Amino acid sequence: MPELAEVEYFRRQWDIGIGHRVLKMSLHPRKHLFRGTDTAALRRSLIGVRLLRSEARGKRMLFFFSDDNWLGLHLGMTGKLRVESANFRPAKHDHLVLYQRDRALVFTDSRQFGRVQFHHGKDEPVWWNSAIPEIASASFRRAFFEAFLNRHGKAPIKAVLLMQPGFSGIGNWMADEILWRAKVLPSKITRSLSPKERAAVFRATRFVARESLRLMAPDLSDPPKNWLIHERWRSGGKCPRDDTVLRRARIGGRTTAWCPRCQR
DNA sequence: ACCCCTGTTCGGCG
DNA sequence: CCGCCGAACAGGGG
Repeated sequence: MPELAEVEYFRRQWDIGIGHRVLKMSLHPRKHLFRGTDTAALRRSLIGVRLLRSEARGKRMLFFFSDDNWLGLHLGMTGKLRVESANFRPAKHDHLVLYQRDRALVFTDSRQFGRVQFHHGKDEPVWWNSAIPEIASASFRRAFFEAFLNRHGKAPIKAVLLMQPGFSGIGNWMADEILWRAKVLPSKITRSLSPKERAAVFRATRFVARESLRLMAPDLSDPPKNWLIHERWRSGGKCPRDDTVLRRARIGGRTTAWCPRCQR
């Protein structure tokens, strides 16, 4: 599931555990999810400390605990965060469970393309630190956008929208939504977009990011009825603007849907 | 059985 | 060295 707004939704699920200590923990160190992570240190350090706050940047999340402990989570393709009761027993794909007195904070990820990272220290972890602007914030500026497009001029615009260092939090359906709103063909080589098309992509990027956050992050509710997402997987799905049957192809390594009439 | 998948990383190639 | 592309990762679902 997880793109920008869904990540924000899942991050908030653990808010109820803020201010409370972790009493015990369940995890399976050999799982792909923990690749490159010192799970022994994670276990040793997190038990007994308090969850203090969390933050999301694009598709990444950081949970900050007392005594300088930092937990980074990425949901990959199938990750989810939720809360269960304190006597919860983990099922097959509940790979990380933090038990507090009154609840269990659960990270589930069947496919394990997600990731768990851990850091202990005064300063925030290097893997968290970044100058990448959040798209829904004022720091996502036109100059940054233009420079990023220039740097990736040879790739199709769809592939560029999926690059997290430039479009933090954008995933496959949001990229299609953006290009549909901007009326730009996903396979168009970025260098060949006109200034007007670039401006339209910039505006649509901010619009889709802000609107999906506003509407979906509180409760994972559906995007507005007239968005492309509702049509993109249905065979025979139609353009919400002009009813043209959508086309589909693999672009930027991902299945892409677009309207052949309004996107050129 | 076979093909699909809202993500990231890495090796090969130009 | 840079940047683009396809494959691989692991598992469930149609």
